[in-house]
Amino acid sequence: MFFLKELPTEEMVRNYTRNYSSDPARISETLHMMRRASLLIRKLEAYFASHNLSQLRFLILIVIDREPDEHSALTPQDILDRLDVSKPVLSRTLQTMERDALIRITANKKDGRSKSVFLTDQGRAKLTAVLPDYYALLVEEL
Amino acid sequence: MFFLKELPTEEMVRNYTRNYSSDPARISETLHMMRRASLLIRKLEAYFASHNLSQLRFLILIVIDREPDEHSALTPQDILDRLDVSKPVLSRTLQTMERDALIRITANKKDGRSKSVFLTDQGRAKLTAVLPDYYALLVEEL
DNA sequence: CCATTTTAGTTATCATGATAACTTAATGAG
DNA sequence: CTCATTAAGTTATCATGATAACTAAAATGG
Repeated sequence: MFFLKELPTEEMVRNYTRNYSSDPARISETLHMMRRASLLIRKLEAYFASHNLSQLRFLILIVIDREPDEHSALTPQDILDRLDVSKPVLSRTLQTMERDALIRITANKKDGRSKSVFLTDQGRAKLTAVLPDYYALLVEEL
Repeated sequence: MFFLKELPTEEMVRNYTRNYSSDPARISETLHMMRRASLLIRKLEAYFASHNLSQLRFLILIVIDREPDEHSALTPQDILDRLDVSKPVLSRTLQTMERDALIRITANKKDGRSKSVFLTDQGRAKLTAVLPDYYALLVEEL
């Protein structure tokens, strides 16, 4: 995360970078973007935590729910293809989400190495419950 | 972190939010910003890790170095005032940074509860070594 | 001035990210 | 076919974020 409260002024960036011929205005803009994003991500994480979710849990619910067929499943590998997260993190997160009854995991008929991940009714309900305020937080910010 | 690879289209956001009368364009823009920031933060973390640093370690070096007086010190509380990070995380990070000889920590003469945190020459050198490519990463991105 | 409250920092514990090394199943080259 | 390689998940371990509960010193106020 990026949690510097007082970002350097463009002047300071110019000083720091004098010898490297870069673009202070662009650097400043990027620093502001990162600070804004970090604070928002923290707000969202707090919001998700209050619903026994996390960013990642939420995104997993989203990508499964997004599938065209009703009650369709994704494999963990499918989920990895859609989310930029490491395999072990996904593995662990799926285990705790199953424990919390947000998803159901079954063996995959076609491939003995793989699994199928389904949303439970609770998982779907959680997503519905959480979305309005999620979008509200995204808008309220700026 | 926010690591959804395919962000929802504005159309999809509109669908999700139909009943909550929010602003799909704004939501889309914020989602893109968050994804961009997350990827950049991850890149920066990898870069810092390759120098035995982290975002937080780097920012601690920065805020001490930024002080007007040469070789001046900040208290941990001063650092907390400048960074949005929790006290225990700072405490632990300062301990490992001292172990790695990036900073020196002494008792505070004026206040028995407090400490003084100084950059070591190594700490200052590390900062100098790391800054050019740090700014390069900020610019290269977009 | 002494007792209470506030402030500074630490410790313990947990969540969530990563990489490395592992198991097991599928694939594919000979 | 069979052996080597590739692919899918898991386990172990570590880093970095958080909160709660703690110790000790300073400030306050009666």
